[in-house]
Amino acid sequence: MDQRVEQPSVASDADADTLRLWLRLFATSNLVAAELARRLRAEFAMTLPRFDLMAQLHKSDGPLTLGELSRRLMVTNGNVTGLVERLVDDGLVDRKVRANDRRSATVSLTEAGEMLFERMADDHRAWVAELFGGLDETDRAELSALLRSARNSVGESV
Amino acid sequence: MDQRVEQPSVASDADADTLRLWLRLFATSNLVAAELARRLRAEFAMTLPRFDLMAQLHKSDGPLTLGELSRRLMVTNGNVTGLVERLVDDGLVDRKVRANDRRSATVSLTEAGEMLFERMADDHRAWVAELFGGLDETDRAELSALLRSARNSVGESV
DNA sequence: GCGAAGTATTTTAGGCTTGAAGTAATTCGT
DNA sequence: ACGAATTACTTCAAGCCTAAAATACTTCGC
Repeated sequence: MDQRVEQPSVASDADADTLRLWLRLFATSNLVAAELARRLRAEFAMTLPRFDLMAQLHKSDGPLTLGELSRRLMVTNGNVTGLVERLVDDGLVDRKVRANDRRSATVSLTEAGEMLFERMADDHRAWVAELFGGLDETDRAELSALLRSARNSVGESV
Repeated sequence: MDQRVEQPSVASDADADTLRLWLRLFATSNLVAAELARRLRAEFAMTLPRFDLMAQLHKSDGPLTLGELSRRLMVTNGNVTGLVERLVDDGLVDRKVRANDRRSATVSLTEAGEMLFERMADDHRAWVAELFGGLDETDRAELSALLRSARNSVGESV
């Protein structure tokens, strides 16, 4: 009863399993991101991309250029232009043309931005802990290690 | 040497680890999705959302309504309206108002859509296998199981 | 039968994202 | 010093996505 003779595709069972793994990874990531985005929006009228940008500014030593933000967030330059524009409109970040290179601009959190970020980050951290609360510390450590392997694997192909 | 007295935040070390886990999950998912999107675009002039919609039609028994597609893809109705519109323009799916309920419409792959989807799906499966190729079968099975736990955990809070 | 409630979908306004083309300032080679 | 190449950023067109309001049709209660 060898079914392979009736299924002469090049796709192996292992490939199909890997595809299911990817679909599960994608769905889980999207589910968590959607829930975090929903709460940020409801509690702080904030979006995830803008929160991520503020997080980069918060953890950096000093101001960052738009280009550096673009690299750290792994998005295009044009994308950063728009995000910063909206954050400036909200008074959460400050944008300054650099004195020694007038092509370039640096961005930093305003005082209001810093205060808001700290409140948001506290809640955000707690939300993540809540959402992953069903995994014990061993599970979380294993998952983290496997994701590191996955990222390294992807990195070799990209 | 109890550092906790100098770090009186409510955030525990475990919460910080969980946050790092989430950031890693998110980054890995985005990295894979971006690479698959890049290849779909380069090889087939196709986007990931449209590919996903076609995959739902391919694996369903018969035609699906827009509402059913919306549920299965976990996106809003309005989103599906636009995706289907563009796929109809490309001649890849067919859209028919239902006879017995004229509010509703069903969607199915055209012959051209079916043929294109099968070619794309073969490559897509191979790409996923390539990207996760650095993980052996044991790693992949463990990762899959942990992601199932994670999704269940999230499901309890959402 | 008919009005109210419910259902399926579309429309709208706004935000995110990309790739490609464009602008402005700096640096490099000679 | 000065034209060419490079760098930093912006603009544009197109697509994806959402929440909320609107439209069109069906069903339910009486």
